[in-house]
Amino acid sequence: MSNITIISNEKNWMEHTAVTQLQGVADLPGAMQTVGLPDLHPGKSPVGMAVVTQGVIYPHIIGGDIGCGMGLYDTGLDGRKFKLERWVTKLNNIRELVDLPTVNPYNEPSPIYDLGTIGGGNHFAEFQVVDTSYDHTACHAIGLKDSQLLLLVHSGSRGYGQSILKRYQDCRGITGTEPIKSYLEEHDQAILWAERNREIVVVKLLDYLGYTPQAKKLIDCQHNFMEQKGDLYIHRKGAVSAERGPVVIPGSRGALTYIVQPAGNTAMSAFSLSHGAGRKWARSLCKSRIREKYDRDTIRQTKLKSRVVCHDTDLLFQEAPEAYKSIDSVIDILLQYELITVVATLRPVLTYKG
DNA sequence: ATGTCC
Repeated sequence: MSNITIISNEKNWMEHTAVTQLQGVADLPGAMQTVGLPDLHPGKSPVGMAVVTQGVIYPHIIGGDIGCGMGLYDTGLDGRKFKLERWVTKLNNIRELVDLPTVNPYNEPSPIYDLGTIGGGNHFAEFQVVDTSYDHTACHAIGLKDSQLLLLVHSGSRGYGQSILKRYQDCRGITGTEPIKSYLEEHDQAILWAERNREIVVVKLLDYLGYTPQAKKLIDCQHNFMEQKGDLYIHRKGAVSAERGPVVIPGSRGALTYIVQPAGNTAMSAFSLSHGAGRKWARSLCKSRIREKYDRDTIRQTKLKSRVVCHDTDLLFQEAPEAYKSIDSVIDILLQYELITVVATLRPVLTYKG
């Protein structure tokens, strides 16, 4: 049994099921260090965690959406000239990004079925602006500026990653140099295409909205992936690396997104950080709990005066801000454990969901 | 999470 660290405090609600699931991961043969981050919540395998194994890998911990992550882009447009109503109308006219023409700029054919789409669930594309800058030097280094319009895309490899997992999940734990190498090669392809897909979403969206895309990638960080370090393997499920520069930690669509810089204490968190606010309510419970609070239109607006374009009203209830923990408490805990410093906060202006 | 059941 490996040692377990749960990074939390008294104010942070954590579901018992998630802790039990984390214990189950820690009990797997070869598990050396198991970490629950503040956004830990139950899943098929627990989400918001990292586990370091020796000599063995567990693809089911990473799950099917290999390479899922956050791509933050500078659109090259001025946030002050942003015409909210016009863009809401235009985006309402398309069913999904699959309706828009897709150009694959790469030599290889795409293994992702609907290249340039974001998928469902908690995936989104969100226009944002800088709300508050806390570290001007770091903002400058990243390329974050006041008044610029940003686009944050949350998506992954989806069906493609799932098809990879399907071929490896029967083995509850893969050992041996060649079998591990085989999974990692396919895994790396899923990582590559998930990142390419996020960029193509950005290009398609800006093109459709009438702008010659000159988008520039500022940060791209994945939160479902495996990292090899010699004979050690860091599995991250709903957790980002703390060793690859600044990180995007989004809140719910009704909350700020944080840009953070990893700090010096991350050995205790298996060099990992939270990937978001973390789900608080099961999807199946959301609609009955907040049905009375909203109508068709008000569920498409947020406290921060931002707007949401999505044709699936049930999904909007499942992904409502109430269904998520407070991002501020997640950030407070990461600060308390000296895992991060805060660089800036971003404010959503328009969220697009599939 | 899921061309939302191979």
